[in-house]
Amino acid sequence: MGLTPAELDRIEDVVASRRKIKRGSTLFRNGEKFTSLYAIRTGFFKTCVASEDGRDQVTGFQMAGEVIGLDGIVNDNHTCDAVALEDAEVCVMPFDRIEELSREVNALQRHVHKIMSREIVRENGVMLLLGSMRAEERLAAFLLNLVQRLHARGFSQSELVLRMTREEIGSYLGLKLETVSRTFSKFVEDGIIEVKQRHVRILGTDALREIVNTKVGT
Amino acid sequence: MGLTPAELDRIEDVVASRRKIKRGSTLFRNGEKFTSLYAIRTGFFKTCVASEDGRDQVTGFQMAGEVIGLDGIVNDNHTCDAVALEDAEVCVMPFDRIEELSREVNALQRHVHKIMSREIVRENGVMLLLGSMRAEERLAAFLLNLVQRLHARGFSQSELVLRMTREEIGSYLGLKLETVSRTFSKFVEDGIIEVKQRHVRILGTDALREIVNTKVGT
DNA sequence: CGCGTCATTGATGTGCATCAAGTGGTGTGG
DNA sequence: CCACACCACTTGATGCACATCAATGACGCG
Repeated sequence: MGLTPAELDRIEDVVASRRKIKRGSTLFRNGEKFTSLYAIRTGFFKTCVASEDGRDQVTGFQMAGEVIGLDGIVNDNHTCDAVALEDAEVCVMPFDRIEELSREVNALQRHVHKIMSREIVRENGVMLLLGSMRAEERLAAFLLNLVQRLHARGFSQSELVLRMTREEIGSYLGLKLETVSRTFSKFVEDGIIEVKQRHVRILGTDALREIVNTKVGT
Repeated sequence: MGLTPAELDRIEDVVASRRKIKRGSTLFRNGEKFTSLYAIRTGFFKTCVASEDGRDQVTGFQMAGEVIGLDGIVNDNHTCDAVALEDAEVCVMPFDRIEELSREVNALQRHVHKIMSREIVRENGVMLLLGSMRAEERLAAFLLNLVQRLHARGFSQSELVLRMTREEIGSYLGLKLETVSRTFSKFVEDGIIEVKQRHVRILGTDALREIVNTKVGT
């Protein structure tokens, strides 16, 4: 995500090892000691937080090129779970090594700062979504975001395969799975998308954008 | 906020100047060039993001000792507004100076990383709140969080003055101002708090905690 | 082939939004 | 110093978006 080849070379120096994670298992868990950030090479993750009473919330979906584990820095402990939604491989980047190297390599330092800032801005966007959007807007925004990120990785602008369940989408969007399902159906009726299982084809990108940007109420 | 005196000394070196902000005016705005982070010396801020169609969302409230502006790093532009809710003073910390100094001073580097990570974790918590909590839980969590931060600054554990309107609280919590008001009234009826205008006295901290941690539905 | 998981769809319920009216505190200008 | 206007807030009545409950259908895997 925004890595030039030159930067990638730099990053290589902070990679201690690689690690494979099977679909369904966790890369790290809430409460575990924080040691490293992880750059996703292949595969797809979700991160989720939980409250005491068992409620949980998907806080993000991450794909190749993205970095996870930033939550662990502040208290040297992870505060969320990272679960592989498909078989995955990550680069393990010990954080003390990152700090060490980024003192020497300005580009790396800058890169680390930008990654963290990007995550903050992303979460701001999610807060806007959760705090003020209606179900259709949330799902439209979600689909547009996913397809845009996939497109940046060389995939289609209009077709995607969801790696997560309706329930996980719902958790991320602050909706119940039934509402997610119904909203998909609504979009299909309206001819905006085609859905076959987890395969989604976007027919009306503009229509989706309009849904996101059109406030209904006050 | 977690600053030891020694660390504060360090931080002094990155402060270029001070700036006063009148109540109601902005420290920075969405779209403005990013140059500096700001450490709040006195006063109280809100940060908010807006979508094209004019909806906006308060993404946080910040008080003395906290740092704002992190959103600007990733694209060299601020992506939210920071508005003073009371007359305030901040330390201006040019970001290139921060980067420069944090290459030399490990403690500063670490400190910057922790501040950013803390913000990410905080936002994770807000996402959990917005995505899965009910009105009473949201407000209870909000009050507990505020009073805890104030207590850490030497204020009362049980009394606080809200610097923001009901509408701003509502925006932050994903509720309408009427709902915020009603929920306050409910807490008063239940003898959990006393409210006189923006003065709030917490009578039942435990009761509030229970509200937050008690899931009702499924 | 049968079972478990995930998804769809319908019927009903409810928490919060919306709409609306009124109160109280504050500041301002006559 | 008071009258008025304005704003933040409270409270009530009603409506609606989404949750909940429930039944059924479609894959995919051992």
